[in-house]
Amino acid sequence: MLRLSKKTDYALLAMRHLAAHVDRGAVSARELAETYDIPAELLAKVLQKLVKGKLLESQQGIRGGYALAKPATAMSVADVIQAVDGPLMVTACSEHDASCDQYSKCNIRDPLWRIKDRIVATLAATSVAELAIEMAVPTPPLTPGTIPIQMVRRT
Amino acid sequence: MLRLSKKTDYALLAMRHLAAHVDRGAVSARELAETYDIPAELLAKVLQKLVKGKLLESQQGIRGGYALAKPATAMSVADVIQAVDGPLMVTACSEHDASCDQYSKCNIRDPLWRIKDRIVATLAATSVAELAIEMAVPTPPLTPGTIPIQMVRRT
DNA sequence: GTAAGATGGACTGGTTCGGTCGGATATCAA
DNA sequence: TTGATATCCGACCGAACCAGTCCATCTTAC
Repeated sequence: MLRLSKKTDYALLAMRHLAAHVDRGAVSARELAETYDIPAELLAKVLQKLVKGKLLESQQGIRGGYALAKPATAMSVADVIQAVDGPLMVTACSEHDASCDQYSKCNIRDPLWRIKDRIVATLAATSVAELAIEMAVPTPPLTPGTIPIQMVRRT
Repeated sequence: MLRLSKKTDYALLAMRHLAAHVDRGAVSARELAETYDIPAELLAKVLQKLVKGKLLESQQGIRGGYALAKPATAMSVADVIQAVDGPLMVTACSEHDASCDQYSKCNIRDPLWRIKDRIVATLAATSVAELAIEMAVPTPPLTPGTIPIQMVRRT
């Protein structure tokens, strides 16, 4: 539980990639999809949501693609999640919404909201730039048969 | 997104109730279900999981019911979530599991795991006892527009 | 004008989740 | 001993959600 969706995974993957390659102008959805083995149409949808969320800028046309709308340091993981999956909430019932059946009897709302705030703060504390700083990019032409050290690290 | 399941809600509700009424011995699943308007059979399943997770102790028979297995201060929200919904993970791929297709190309594992650890720490920092201490009244009389200090930061 | 790209809606297959049902077992009281 | 009240446990179902696909349109560079 408490898992974030695959779409969010893809979004973070793409955001990190774009942050690590700011120099290379716009990158097409197809190129991103091929790089990370993600269904192209699905990634396209995710990228569109990121555009709507003002995290990416898109360029249509034959040389088009996506690029960061802001410096990577100015965008947090929380921003990405919210752009893709909507406002992140821990409890089913939102802030001051009494539509929940058990509202009047619920005795754990306040502490739970506080926990949510802290989780959001945690996610907001990590910027997209921080995702990009470590471990070299997977794309650079690898010598066939060799595996970069930092990929094996895994344990 | 990042919402915790309804079962977890029920579990926390029940845990808080039992923590607030430690004096009253065992409480039956039916009584809890009626108190909070929860489907009885469903709550029963949740309570059974809490028993398996060593958070509750059950007493069968005509005067049976459930009671805390440990002091409320010794059980965290994280414990409850894990007992009900299994190990909580943020990413789809678990710790040292290379089964993920994109494993070799994934560039966000490490930072994401770090975020997960912080979230878990947050959930582990709140004990069941803390859920029980506050608010007798379900709707605290807040002055509109103001935000209580302890909602912003509470340690 | 055409190809490459973004955009957006509709649809589908699978999985998960909330919820239900039925039955077995355990305990106590009359 | 028997019956009532519990927990326990597995199987089942429908609805919601999600990943993924398909298609149709619009935009732009060449």
